[in-house]
Amino acid sequence: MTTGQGSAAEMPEGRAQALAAAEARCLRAGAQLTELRRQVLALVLEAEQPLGAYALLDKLKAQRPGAAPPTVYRALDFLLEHGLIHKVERLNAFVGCAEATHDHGRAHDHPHQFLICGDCGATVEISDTAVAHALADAAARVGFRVGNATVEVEGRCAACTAQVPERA
Amino acid sequence: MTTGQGSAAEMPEGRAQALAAAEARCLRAGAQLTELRRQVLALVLEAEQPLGAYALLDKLKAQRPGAAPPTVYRALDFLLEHGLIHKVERLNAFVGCAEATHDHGRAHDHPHQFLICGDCGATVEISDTAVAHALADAAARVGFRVGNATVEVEGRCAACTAQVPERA
DNA sequence: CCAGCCTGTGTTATATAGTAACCGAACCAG
DNA sequence: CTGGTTCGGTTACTATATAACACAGGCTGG
Repeated sequence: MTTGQGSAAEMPEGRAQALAAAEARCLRAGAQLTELRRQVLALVLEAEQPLGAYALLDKLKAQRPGAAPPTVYRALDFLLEHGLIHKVERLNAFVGCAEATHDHGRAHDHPHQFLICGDCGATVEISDTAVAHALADAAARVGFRVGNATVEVEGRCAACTAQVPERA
Repeated sequence: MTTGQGSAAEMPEGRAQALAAAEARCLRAGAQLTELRRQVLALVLEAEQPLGAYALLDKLKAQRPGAAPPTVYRALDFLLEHGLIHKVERLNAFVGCAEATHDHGRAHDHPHQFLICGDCGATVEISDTAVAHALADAAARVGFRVGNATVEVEGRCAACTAQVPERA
């Protein structure tokens, strides 16, 4: 699943498309997708796996030798705010938002969940509304108003399940 | 909700009960709930809010002056493995498992979700099977076998919603 | 008995993740 | 050209987590 059945954002042409979509989205939002931010977004999109801030920093240094932690974190904050990337809390790492690839209006605040394969590390984003609804219902039952939800599942992806006969 | 309507695990007598239940569970599992581990568990249970590892370390030092980060982390790892506590990824903090309070057999691996109030910081654990099922279904749809799930919702708790008239 | 192993913990050092605070450049508005 | 605002550079620091080695105690098999 590393590249397999994943979301469209993982295809090579998908990256250019995603960058263009990000551009368009920022324009509409009146936000500035500056060179730095575009570089960081490109690095996140290039990676097939979630990337930590310091891994991004290392890569960024190739283009921007003076880069330091705040450089990356500020760009990441911007990209997160604008729904162009997500943070995977369990990995302290960042991935491109699968929805943002398409310029489908709202990419921002869409429900999303991550499936993280414990074997190969592949992380895929899904956007299941049933999960979101179940969660909202459960929260409402105790009077809790839902804001942002983090849903991350560790397990085994289809490819790894197929490869390893053991059904442990 | 800081102390308010929370789960049973927050009641004073609940802590002793939880410790006893933990003891029993470890006995059955053949695991050693040593003095150190019991101390750390007690500290987690005493707190009404999720506590970071270093906050726990500070408290632990009162009883165990030589304590260092590995001291706490090793105990936390044990407690996590045995389902006696959970980690709240969004807060990098730890809370007692609400299910573990009762000696109801499986406390381990039970579905759980956290509702985190952005206003007052109160964090409550719920155990909603509909959410777990929706998640398992969504994962199965892409051939993913679910292991451990992290579900954490930021939002506003009932008490804070009631206090503040603004419906923002 | 005691050698060897395993588990738990102490201890030191270091790795990784994230932020605070201050500065200056570029831009735009009055 | 002053004064705000946004962006990014720079330094220093805080917070979170782990690696690696040392040692003590309880086993177990010989």
